[in-house]
Amino acid sequence: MAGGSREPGRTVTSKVLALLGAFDAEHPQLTLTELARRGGVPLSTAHRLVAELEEWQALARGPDGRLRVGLRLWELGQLAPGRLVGLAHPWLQELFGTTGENVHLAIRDGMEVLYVDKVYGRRAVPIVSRTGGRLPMHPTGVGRALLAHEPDWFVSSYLARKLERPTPHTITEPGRLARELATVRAQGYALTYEEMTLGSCSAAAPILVDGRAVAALGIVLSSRRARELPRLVEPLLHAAGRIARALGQVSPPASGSGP
Amino acid sequence: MAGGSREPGRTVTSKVLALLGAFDAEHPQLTLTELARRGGVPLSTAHRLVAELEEWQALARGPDGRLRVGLRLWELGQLAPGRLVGLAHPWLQELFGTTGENVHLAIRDGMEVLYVDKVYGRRAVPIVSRTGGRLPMHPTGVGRALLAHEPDWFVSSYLARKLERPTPHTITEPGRLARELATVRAQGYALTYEEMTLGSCSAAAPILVDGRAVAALGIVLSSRRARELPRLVEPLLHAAGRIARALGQVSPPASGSGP
DNA sequence: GCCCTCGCTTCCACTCAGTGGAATCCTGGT
DNA sequence: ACCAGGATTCCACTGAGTGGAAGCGAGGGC
Repeated sequence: MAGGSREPGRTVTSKVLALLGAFDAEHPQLTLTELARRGGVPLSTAHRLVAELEEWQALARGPDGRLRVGLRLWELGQLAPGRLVGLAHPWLQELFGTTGENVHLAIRDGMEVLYVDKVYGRRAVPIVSRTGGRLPMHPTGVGRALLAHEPDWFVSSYLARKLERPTPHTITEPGRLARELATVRAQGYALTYEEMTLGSCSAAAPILVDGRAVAALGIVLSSRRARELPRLVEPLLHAAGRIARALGQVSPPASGSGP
Repeated sequence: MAGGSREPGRTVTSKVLALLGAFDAEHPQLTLTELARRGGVPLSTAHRLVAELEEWQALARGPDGRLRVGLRLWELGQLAPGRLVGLAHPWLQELFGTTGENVHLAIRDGMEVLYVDKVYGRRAVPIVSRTGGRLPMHPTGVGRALLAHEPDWFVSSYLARKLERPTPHTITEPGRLARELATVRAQGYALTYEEMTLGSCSAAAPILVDGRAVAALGIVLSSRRARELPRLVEPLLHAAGRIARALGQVSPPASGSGP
């Protein structure tokens, strides 16, 4: 920008965004120096920009003086959700009520699943998912359910990449995975056993609107209780169906625009 | 800034933030022109900045081409919550489970309450609160509970202003309100009847950590069923107490840093 | 006590990124 | 065909933004 910029062509906005982007699940709070380094912004520049962001409450300082995402940004984020979460939540709630298990809702974003809502009680098992968190598609129930309903070209390009293998039980062989997806498509739901996290298994169903999987509803429980999974499939499918129906009503179909 | 800026002293960052700030609950989606106008930014400048924000997914376009808050910003916002929501949620869930009523959690921000979490089922009554929404303190249960535990100087300056009056039942006379707050402090919870919305009433309890009300837990129901309110106070207080205890454990006290 | 490290804050002369009014291009309504 | 409203594109001017360097301050080792 103006001034003796060493890296011409870099816009102010890009720096602001780089600073914001420096925060993630593993780094929810940072010192100014860390923030500047992670954002690739010179310290003095970061200092100036951060001051402005802080004033607006886009960023805030924790009790220890470290920087974290501010309230105002959280508030702003709450405006993003489209109809999906609002319509689906009561059904997640109901499913939680009848099963007592961790229930969550996810959408696809790029080649990952993004968890957009979650209902959990006190006996919450290991944190497998987090609202706002991302996980790969193939080892998760919801991811599998979504992937099964993507067009062929998408699935092929998904399988063509090197697939992560978070546990020894994760299926990564393209052939086997493809067969698995066919099963999911045929039976209407996906089951996974310790493919993402040792100690937990899941069932998930796609939410189909006009044949497109706009989201997936999933239920997770401790793998010690894996035998109970099949019992949960019926209520799961029921809830997924009701959400799909609710989304199908009124106005332009769901649209991937927001959670 | 650089160039023929008509309004010297305005930073790029301030413009970016003004654009983001143009979105609110009443205006969750805007055309570029509206956005520019609301943000007080010249159209051509807004056009350029928005393009960059859109690329980063800070903003996104709905199916109709209008702009809305983007996924990335929502995701970022999810990093803001401190320990409060995570620790409290299971208890909201439990309270919802035992009562079946709308339950929500709010903190104070400035002179308003900010709703940071909410659990509701299918028979959700009129939308009194919204996660990420703000309401005045005096006519809401949670607001009343929080206000009652603020220091005197804060309460005085709160009462000194002209108080909104969303319904005919809203108490706005400073004297009466002050007495009401004393009662709340004495009995440990607040009750309101149709003070914020006609047709609904609420009970709320502060979450006290080291004598400071860091948040408030509230329950809302249709005023037709107002007689059931007293029955709900005990479980409400129980849940609030458990949340307070959970927050009291470990490390620096709650801190107002985030929801 | 002294020195060193590491992070934060302030300073300032240079300059190109950012500016915004105006012209142009769409799009949809009549 | 014409018009209105919004979205794009253009471009010459210039002060906002830049970032290296120096100063400050808290903690920790010796």
